[in-house]
Amino acid sequence: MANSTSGDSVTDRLVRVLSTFTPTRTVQTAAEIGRRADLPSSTAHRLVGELVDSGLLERDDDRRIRIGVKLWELATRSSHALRLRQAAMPSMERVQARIREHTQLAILEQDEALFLERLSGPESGSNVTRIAGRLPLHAASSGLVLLAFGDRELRERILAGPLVRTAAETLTDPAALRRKLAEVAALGYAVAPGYIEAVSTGVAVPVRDETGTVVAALSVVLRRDAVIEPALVELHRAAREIGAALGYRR
Amino acid sequence: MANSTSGDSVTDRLVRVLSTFTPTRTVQTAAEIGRRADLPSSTAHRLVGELVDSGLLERDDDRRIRIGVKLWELATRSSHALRLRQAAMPSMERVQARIREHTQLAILEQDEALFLERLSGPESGSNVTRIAGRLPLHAASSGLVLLAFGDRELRERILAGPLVRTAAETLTDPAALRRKLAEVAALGYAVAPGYIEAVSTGVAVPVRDETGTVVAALSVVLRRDAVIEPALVELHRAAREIGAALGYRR
DNA sequence: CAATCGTTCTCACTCAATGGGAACGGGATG
DNA sequence: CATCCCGTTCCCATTGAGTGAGAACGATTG
Repeated sequence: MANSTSGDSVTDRLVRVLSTFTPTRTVQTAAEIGRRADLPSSTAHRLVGELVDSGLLERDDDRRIRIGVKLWELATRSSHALRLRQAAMPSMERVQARIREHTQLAILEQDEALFLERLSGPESGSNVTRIAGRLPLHAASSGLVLLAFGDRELRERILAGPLVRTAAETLTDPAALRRKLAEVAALGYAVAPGYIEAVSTGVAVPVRDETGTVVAALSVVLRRDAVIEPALVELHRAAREIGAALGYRR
Repeated sequence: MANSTSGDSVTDRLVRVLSTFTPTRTVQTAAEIGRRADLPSSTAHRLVGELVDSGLLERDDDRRIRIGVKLWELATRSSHALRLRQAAMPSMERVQARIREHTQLAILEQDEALFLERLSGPESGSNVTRIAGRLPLHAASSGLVLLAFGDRELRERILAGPLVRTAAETLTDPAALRRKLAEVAALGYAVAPGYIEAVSTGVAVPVRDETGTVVAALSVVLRRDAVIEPALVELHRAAREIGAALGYRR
């Protein structure tokens, strides 16, 4: 912008401001936002002020900043992801009722797995994922499915990039990951024992739309010692249902 | 911005761009957005392009623009409204199961009633509201509740401003509206027969948080000839439950 | 084949955005 | 009570980022 030393556009900066909010950090001061978005204090305060005026952000009684309702309102116009979620909910509820463990729906978003929904019951075990949370593709069972059935380009990009270790058993060796992906593609589902947390195993299957394209991954998080077959049966059935439900709406 | 003839900030313009999306218009061309946001074509194309790059907007195969998933992701960080919705869901589901008509949760947003959730069944009658949709405060039963239990300042502002007629029986006379609001405040609930649609009656009750402040309105849309008492009982009970659920989380 | 519409690119102009700094106030610490 | 720290607000000279008219291209339509 005019006189900016950093050379980024106003849009960039506004997005950076919004992106300082994370699933765990939902309220912050304007100064914090400025530091995290790497903006001079006065600029940050001004931008935050403008966003508050517009309703995209909100300021509560103690002057701290939150994401505004208007943003939620706009997001609900986002047909695509929400239609998928809507179509998936009934099937997901059945899976959750039968298996009684965390049931999750994830899509590919900017080279990560983005979780659209997660249903849990009181008996469900440990789980780090959250709604609107992200996990690296190579580390989660859902991610493995999205990777294995995604396009080659994406696969190579991930295999080339750094493979972060999230737990002791995460696959961080490109060759090993490549073999694993081939296995997932061949079997039609992914099992990720201890990739994220030592105590649990993720099981994921692809969800296809009417054209056969994989649009999402449906997964459950089982205890490490559980048998996966019953879950697999349920997941596959649910995935087929969701695909059918998607077809109707076109 | 530099050289702008209109004298609005970049933030304003970006918000205007985003605001061209409505519940019924979820995909549009960049040119359309420009026209609706009142921006010169080239500027609109540039801004839209930047928003697409940032992920807030998305461009599909035929180059048309949609709200991006990133916006949904950010919105989910918006604790406030979603916590309310979360707390309300179980109770709302029970109301919907018993009364078998549209059950809705609305909050006050920029002088309008914003609907956070709406549960409907196959037998439910006609209804114009949508999730993330808005209605004028004076025209919907939820709005009447939010007005009657909101602060004086808001009430006077609405009474002073233009009162749009949405149906034959909408209250558009300030004096009549004032009387109606007094009645709502005295009774503790609002009944709006034919204010929105001639065939239906809205019934709404206030939802209070642990401090007693009215934070939302819970409503059902009945057929015009239905008796309202059973619905009222359910609504009041649900509202109390929601208030209690809100308390736990603080 | 002409007309319309969406989109992309260019480019000279200029004023809105910028950010360093000063000042205020509240809260914590010694 | 004084001092320090931090978030916030306000001011203002500087300047380059944003702007928008217009040209050009391609796709669609009649």
